[in-house]
Amino acid sequence: MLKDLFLKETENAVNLAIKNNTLGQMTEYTKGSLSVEKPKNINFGDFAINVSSLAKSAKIAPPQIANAICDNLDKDKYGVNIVGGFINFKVNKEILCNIVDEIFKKGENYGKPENVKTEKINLEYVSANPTGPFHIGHGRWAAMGSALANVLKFYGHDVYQEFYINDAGSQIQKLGNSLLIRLKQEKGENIDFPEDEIERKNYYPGEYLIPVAKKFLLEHEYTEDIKILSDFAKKEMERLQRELLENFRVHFDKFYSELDLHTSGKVETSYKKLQESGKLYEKEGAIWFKSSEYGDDEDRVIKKADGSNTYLTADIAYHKDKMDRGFDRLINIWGADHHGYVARVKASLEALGYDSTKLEILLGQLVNLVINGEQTRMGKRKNMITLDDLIEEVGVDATRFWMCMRDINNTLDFDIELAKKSTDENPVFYVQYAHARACSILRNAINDRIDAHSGETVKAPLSQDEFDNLVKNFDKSILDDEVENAKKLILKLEEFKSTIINSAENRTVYSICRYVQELAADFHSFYNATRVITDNKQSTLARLSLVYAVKSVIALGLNILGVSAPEKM
RNA sequence: GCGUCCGUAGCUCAGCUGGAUAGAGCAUCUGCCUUCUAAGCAGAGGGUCGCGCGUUCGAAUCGCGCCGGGCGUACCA
Repeated sequence: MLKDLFLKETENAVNLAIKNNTLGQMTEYTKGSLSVEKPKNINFGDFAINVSSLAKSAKIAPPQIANAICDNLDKDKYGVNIVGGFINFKVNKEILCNIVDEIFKKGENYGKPENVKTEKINLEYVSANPTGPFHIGHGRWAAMGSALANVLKFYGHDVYQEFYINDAGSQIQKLGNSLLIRLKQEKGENIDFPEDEIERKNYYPGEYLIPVAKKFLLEHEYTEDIKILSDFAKKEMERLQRELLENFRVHFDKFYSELDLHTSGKVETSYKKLQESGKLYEKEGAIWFKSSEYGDDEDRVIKKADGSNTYLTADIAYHKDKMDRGFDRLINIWGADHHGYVARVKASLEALGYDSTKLEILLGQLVNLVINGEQTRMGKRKNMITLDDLIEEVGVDATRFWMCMRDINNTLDFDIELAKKSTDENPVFYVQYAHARACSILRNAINDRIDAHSGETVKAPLSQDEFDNLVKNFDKSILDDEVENAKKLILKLEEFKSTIINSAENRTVYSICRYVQELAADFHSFYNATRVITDNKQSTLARLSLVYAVKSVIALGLNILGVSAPEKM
């Protein structure tokens, strides 16, 4: 990366200065005390390093430090100038040409970091109950999770995506009970869900089970056997969920069934292991886990007084199983409403002898739907908007982009009206438009076209062969006279590399959304200032190569986000 | 009460491990289509970085305490 280049050069210069005794009382440079940033004022340079942080150990004023360091730098090569405690660098033509060259040479691998430590990662997200349709919040985890998986893979990690199905426990019973009511209604019986709020909690009164009831009656004899009914409803819900996920471009390597965890005996095994660890005890008829010994606020029940397991019991077995499968790291995306579970799951892993720091839990804040400028709470109301509804309304691209756009720590306002708009108010379209615009220019380069205003046929400046040759045998020397004019744009293309690294290392998908918006902005700006296809063939070729590079990098970014990069709009 | 996330321009948000006059998009105002997509561009105005104290040469950024909001606080999942 460009930043690293300047950092390394400066660090070498610092070490030399120390050796020459020109850095005051400084006797040793500790790596990491200098960092590269962007100058506030573009006239200073393209990159800057602030040396004020060395003032403490050197015991001399920052400008003096900067001067001493600069004595050991190739000032001409790097366009070095000093302002106060800042050493500013200017990139030269050669560097700029190399950036574009790298994009051509590496193609789809441009931006893939080298020499980074990669891990075998299990990424678990969505993990909804198979008891109903996804809500908007699931959409956020689905979009962010799959985009995170993409960026982690691009970084070089080995990522295994997993969806934990909560298909055991009392909610499945509830599902069966609810289907029975719908069945009876289908048969004309005058029956409904209880009005009483507490009793109503034993049912899923949403209308989504009506079509399930119809389907059941088409395929099966009427029955009141709750086991059969809940099984049927569960399978149907799972089928619909998976269909939606595929449609939403979310692909899991495994759907892990909680039920399997029970039938395979894994829940029992992990329970016994916990017991052996001596961290279980009985109180008031229930079995408790001493999670408070590992930083949890209080101990947790693991087996209820009636002998049944709690949700946690299976979850412990699940996480133990993930550990046993040999992953270097487990990443979970959970809704913020589950944050209370973090401490207890980590506690259980510690008690079972695992390193709980391998488990990273990303807590996502919830989504507010904004309709006509008004926030609506997502609740289990009758007229609740499901993820299906949302995607149908605004489309997969816009939904995915909006869901990824904000830091996971922030609540997300999803403005339906805005996301639907095909105008500059909508960042998704802004970025896609930049891509389409670039594609359009590339098309015009090799196709004769009819001028919209004069109506005359304009001959294509390049043949297909010439264009193919430009891409396949890219020669960076054609850029020599063009790169200064496109400096901002080219430096932005270079930033893709650090964006990927930051995004993957900090698990921040939104930084890719931001990057792609910034790149689009710089491209639109370039487009307006610089005519690409002109009578000058040399400059046309050079500028086309820039357009091609931009198109490629926007596509790379959008691809990671799971958003399409249209060639025409 | 306790835990946790958040509080930066009218609105939605960036601001990386503290550093040069606090940034972007939308909205508002002013310009730009005889030329490759104006779904675009150029420019302008707009901020006590919730409040206070502390650490520091230096704080939107770190610590503590308030204030305001979201979420959680089950032998539910």
